[in-house]
Amino acid sequence: MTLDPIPELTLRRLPQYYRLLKNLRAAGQETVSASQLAEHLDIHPTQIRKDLASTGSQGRPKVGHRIPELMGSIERFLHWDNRSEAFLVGAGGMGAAVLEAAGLDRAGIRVVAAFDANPMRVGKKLQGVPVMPYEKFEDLVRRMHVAIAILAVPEDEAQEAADLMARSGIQAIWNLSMTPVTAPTGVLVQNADPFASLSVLVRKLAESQAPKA
Amino acid sequence: MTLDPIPELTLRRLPQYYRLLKNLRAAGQETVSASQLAEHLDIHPTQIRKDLASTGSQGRPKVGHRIPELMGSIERFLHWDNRSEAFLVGAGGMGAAVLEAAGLDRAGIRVVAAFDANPMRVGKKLQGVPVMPYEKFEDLVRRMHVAIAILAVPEDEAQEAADLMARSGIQAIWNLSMTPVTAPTGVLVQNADPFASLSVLVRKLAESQAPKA
DNA sequence: TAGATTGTTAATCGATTAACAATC
DNA sequence: TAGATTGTTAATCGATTAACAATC
Repeated sequence: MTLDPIPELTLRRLPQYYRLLKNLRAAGQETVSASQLAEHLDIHPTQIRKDLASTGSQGRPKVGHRIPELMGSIERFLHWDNRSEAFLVGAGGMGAAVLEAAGLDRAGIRVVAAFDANPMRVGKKLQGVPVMPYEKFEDLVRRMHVAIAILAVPEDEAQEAADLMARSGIQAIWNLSMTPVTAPTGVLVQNADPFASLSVLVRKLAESQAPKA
Repeated sequence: MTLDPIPELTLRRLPQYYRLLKNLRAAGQETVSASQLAEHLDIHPTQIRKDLASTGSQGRPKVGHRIPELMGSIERFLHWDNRSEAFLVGAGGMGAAVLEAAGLDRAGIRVVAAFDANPMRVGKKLQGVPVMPYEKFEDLVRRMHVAIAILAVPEDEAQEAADLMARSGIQAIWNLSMTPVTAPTGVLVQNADPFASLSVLVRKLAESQAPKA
């Protein structure tokens, strides 16, 4: 089975649908139409039909999609049902925030160990996850065949941490730090890059405040 | 003066150029060509020329752009020279991480106060910024004419915090929490939405691991 | 049946890339 | 001058939206 590459924008919209579906289900709703989703999310209904079609979910004319089945399709399509183990690098505030969030669990990611350069943090637990020293990282990656690492260190240590990850055999880096990092070919990197969205915001604010011609 | 709306993708690429320019400048380089930037960033040179042109920077044939001037153009274009004040809501780990990062200062954002629902945190300082109770938020927004708020609370409190911001007259919300929030028309919201990038990563990893046909 | 909603094919739109004349 | 690099116009590509036949 080969997986077709899917537009990244579709991959980013699907979790939005999922979150909304969860709310609708909680509100007791059983089915939903593309137009209904469209209204809530301000996305074109045809766009939503295409996105949903790519997950393999099938709706019924006049009824729409059954919410639980649709959620299942999205989970499978995004491989949220994969249940993979991950390491967290950086046991500070950012690391704690991501462990607290529901998204990790939903995406099927289980963080089994955290690592930190600061000896004060080593030996403690963060949200129930043991914190270990950097020295143990590579060995554990190889012994446990962990493919995913979450990068949550301060920005001046980010690239260094990414290098350690790549060197240790990590296959995919999710970079939550405030600055993008790079890794050698073969290692997937996804930079959350929060400051990119700040640039957009600052510019949009200026546009909205500029006196109109 | 009216500002043309600029493609969001351009706005997201410009900070990348800026970071690279900073490194090149630190390495003693004085000018740079679009092709050079392109090589480092794996972006098409013509794309870079267009992006740079939209900032108003002018390069010279055979030479390229002078790095300091180019950096200045990007700063002005992104309104990083605006020097605006902002409030931080959520004085936990996420809030601390963003205050530590260089990006805020670079974007001209100065966080003058933080707010937290937890009385344990109120009265302390976070990276030199005083932490106050939620009750003071609205009054201070109006008195100080603060337009930008940074949302850095745990995900289950995010929407509530966004509502408070909108109600208090905040014009632009930069949402760093792990879940997107919404706000009434007229209030700009930019969700960093880190989990969107996780979805992309998990899917790409699955694609790369799937046996080829 | 009538009509709402689906999924798909075609048209449009916007962003990226190619081609090229201008110029330092 | 020759050639590298610019900025811009035209071509391509991909994503979004419109149109519509199928169907519950």
